[in-house]
Amino acid sequence: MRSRKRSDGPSQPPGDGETVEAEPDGGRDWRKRRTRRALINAALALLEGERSFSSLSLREVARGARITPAAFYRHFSGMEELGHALIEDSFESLHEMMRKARAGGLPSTRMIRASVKVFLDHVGAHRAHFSFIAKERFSGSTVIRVAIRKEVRLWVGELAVDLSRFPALGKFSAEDLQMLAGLMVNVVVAASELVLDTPPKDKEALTRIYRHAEKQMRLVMLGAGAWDSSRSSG
Amino acid sequence: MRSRKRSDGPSQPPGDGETVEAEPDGGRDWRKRRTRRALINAALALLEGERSFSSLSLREVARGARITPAAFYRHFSGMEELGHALIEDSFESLHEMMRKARAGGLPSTRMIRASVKVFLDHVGAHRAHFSFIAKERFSGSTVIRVAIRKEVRLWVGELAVDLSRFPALGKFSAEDLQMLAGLMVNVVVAASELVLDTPPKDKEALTRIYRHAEKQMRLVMLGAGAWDSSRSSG
DNA sequence: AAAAGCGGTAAACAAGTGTTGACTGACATG
DNA sequence: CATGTCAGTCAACACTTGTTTACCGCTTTT
Repeated sequence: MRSRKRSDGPSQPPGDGETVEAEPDGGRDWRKRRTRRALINAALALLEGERSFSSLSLREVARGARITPAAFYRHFSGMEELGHALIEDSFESLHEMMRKARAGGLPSTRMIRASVKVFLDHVGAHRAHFSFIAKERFSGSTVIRVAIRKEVRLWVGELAVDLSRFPALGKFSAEDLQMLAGLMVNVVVAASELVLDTPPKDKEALTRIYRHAEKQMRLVMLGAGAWDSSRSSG
Repeated sequence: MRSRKRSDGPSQPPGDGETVEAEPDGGRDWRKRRTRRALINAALALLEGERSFSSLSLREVARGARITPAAFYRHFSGMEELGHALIEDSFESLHEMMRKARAGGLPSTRMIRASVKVFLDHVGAHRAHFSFIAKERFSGSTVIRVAIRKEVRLWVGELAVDLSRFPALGKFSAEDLQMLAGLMVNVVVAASELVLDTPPKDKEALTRIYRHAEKQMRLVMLGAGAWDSSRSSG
């Protein structure tokens, strides 16, 4: 049915539904991908405010992309399919973030704490995508929720692998490594959600959130240093 | 038609058979409170599934309460006011639980960990309420989000006060106590959200979540034991 | 017993919704 | 050049939505 297109990278500023950057060859399929992206951006723009995806109407999104509602169906069978495209688009941003965080080399106390800043900066720079994820994490349809959950679990798993190469964590069992990674991800996710609920220009509140999260991360690592998996009998 | 308990009351105080207020006298204001509650319950029932509050329609809720849409306005000025009533109702059960958790006496390592179970049990027993809170925490309108945030912050503050009476935490500054309390609340909130996304009969998955959260809480307390606020330059 | 208060119904309103069908015109292919 | 493909418009369909108006009947009060 729908062959995978060229990986249309997520655009950054979905301010208006029709700004798209790609190599313009003016062709027909190029034009189609162009308005497809306009639809995604229009949805993200609407979602950046208070609206939730389930409250978005098909006509509204089409309007934001300067398209008639009937033309919407040339790209998606309905809103649900648009939702999937939004997930794909947003997770591309999430994966980029994960790649960025792991690029620092072997894990170390300093690097882990630095990652907090990298994550939160990335979230702040891609508000629309992460705002969508944060909202739909618990509020969306089941398929969307499980997709998001899968990605978070994957993220935790990768972090656990990274942590296993951290010599100071020798006393951790495999399960406890997952537990630790989950705790760390929790800290970052919670801080991300605070960042999303803070106006970007309120630098003071943002640095307060950053410092808060970094402290929490440090405390968690302190606890990890004192942990002994052999004592973890339920 | 999903009826909650036999009693329409949101939460009956642990008092014994002594009924002090709201005895069914069939009077007019009693009848009014009765349908008001029917509206709240109808909304909660709709919210218990995949729906989000913002996607709920006034007529839909009225229909669920077997009421004409016009009669809805006899109780609430609109959906937003219903939202506030839902928050009030939901946090009433939360406060009830917090009272229960603090009644155990002075905080101790054992009690803190036991509180995890108490809390998660409570969440599981009041799915509709906490499902609403979890969904609207990031997805709702600003006023609702702010209201929820205020309650959570209040909760963190109370926990920080309790922790300050914990002799082992002498090295914590006031700010760091908030940080620690925030971290602990994060652990419980994250676990709660997992509980809400798990079918109640899947006991195995639930106990896994419980154990996970308890471990995380223990690790946090381990970290707190090694914390030194004087080192928190930042 | 009469009057007032008030929770409820029924009907109507404009406005917005998802979806369909017929049509159009620029592009791609023969 | 001719032709078919197809992203797009336009109009109409049968809804559902929030809100207002008038009215009814039971409680409460006078």
